[in-house]
Amino acid sequence: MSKAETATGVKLGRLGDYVGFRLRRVQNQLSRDFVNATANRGLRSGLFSSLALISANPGISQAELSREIAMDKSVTVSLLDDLERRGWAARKRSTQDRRRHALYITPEGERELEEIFAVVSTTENAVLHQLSPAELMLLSELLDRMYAVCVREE
Amino acid sequence: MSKAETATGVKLGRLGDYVGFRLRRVQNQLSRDFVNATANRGLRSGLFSSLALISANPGISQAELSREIAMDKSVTVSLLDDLERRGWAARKRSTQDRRRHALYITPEGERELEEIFAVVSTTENAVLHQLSPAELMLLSELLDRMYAVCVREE
DNA sequence: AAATATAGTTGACTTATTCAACCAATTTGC
DNA sequence: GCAAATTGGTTGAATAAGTCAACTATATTT
Repeated sequence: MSKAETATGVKLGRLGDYVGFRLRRVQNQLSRDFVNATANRGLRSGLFSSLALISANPGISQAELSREIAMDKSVTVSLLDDLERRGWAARKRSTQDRRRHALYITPEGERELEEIFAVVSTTENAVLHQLSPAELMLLSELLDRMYAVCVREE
Repeated sequence: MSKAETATGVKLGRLGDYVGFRLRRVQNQLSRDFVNATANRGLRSGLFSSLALISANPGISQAELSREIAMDKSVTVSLLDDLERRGWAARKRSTQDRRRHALYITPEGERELEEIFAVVSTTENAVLHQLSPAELMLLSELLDRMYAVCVREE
């Protein structure tokens, strides 16, 4: 059994037996770090990952994007409005299927993305340099295996 | 390099290089599972973990609880109002320090907590049985090491 | 005893999340 | 080929979450 007490002397009790709890703790902290590190840019939640996915999948549709990051499609609309306003991404009406918007990142968006990735790397490394490269790979693999089940079950 | 493409054919691109991203994915899914599985009880966010921590730390104060789950103390107030209304927890004015509320779980709360833990176990196991016991322990250990750094840095 | 700090509460404000309704374009089933 | 159903995108309303400053009461510090 792993340590059931925190730095402040508060006991975790049975909560400490759940991986989900540990996962959430770490993730919350990483996410707070991210928000702090990028506060000056005023990035709303989901904006960074949307931009990254558009960059990696030029021409992706809003529906696909929504599915991938599990956002309601209405959120995607306003996120895209935001990205277009900033000049970081653009919607182009698809010629094959005229319902769809094909999404593209702009050069400015690409530059911005580059900078944000650099910031994320820095904050992540602050936590991850605790782990050896082998452990890091293992961690990723375990998380992927867990995620694969989640998705399959839907 | 691990797989950079998802089930739907969407590429993760550089996003796939970040452990934080994988962590978030899995955590989001687990958290959705939890919400679905407990939807009938109408548990607001933070209520379950608060109750569990009160159970593990009888007499804990609201401030300590707030710190432990990184909630604003005003949120803790309304969470406690909720828990008292349900009859799952009670505030008692501390006699040593009359500013503090010492928090206690009630027998009903304990029963409810038991049930919720059972539900959580079920949903978590659906994902975790993918991992061997050894891998599970390793995962917990890695997460704890990551979390330890987060906390130390504050 | 005055100044400072901590515990809890309240209310205002901002941001996220969820949901239903709607239009336009496409696909499916006769 | 046409009606019905589905999908992609948009809008707006409703609810929930998260953040913050102000305030009371009690403790602690000096």
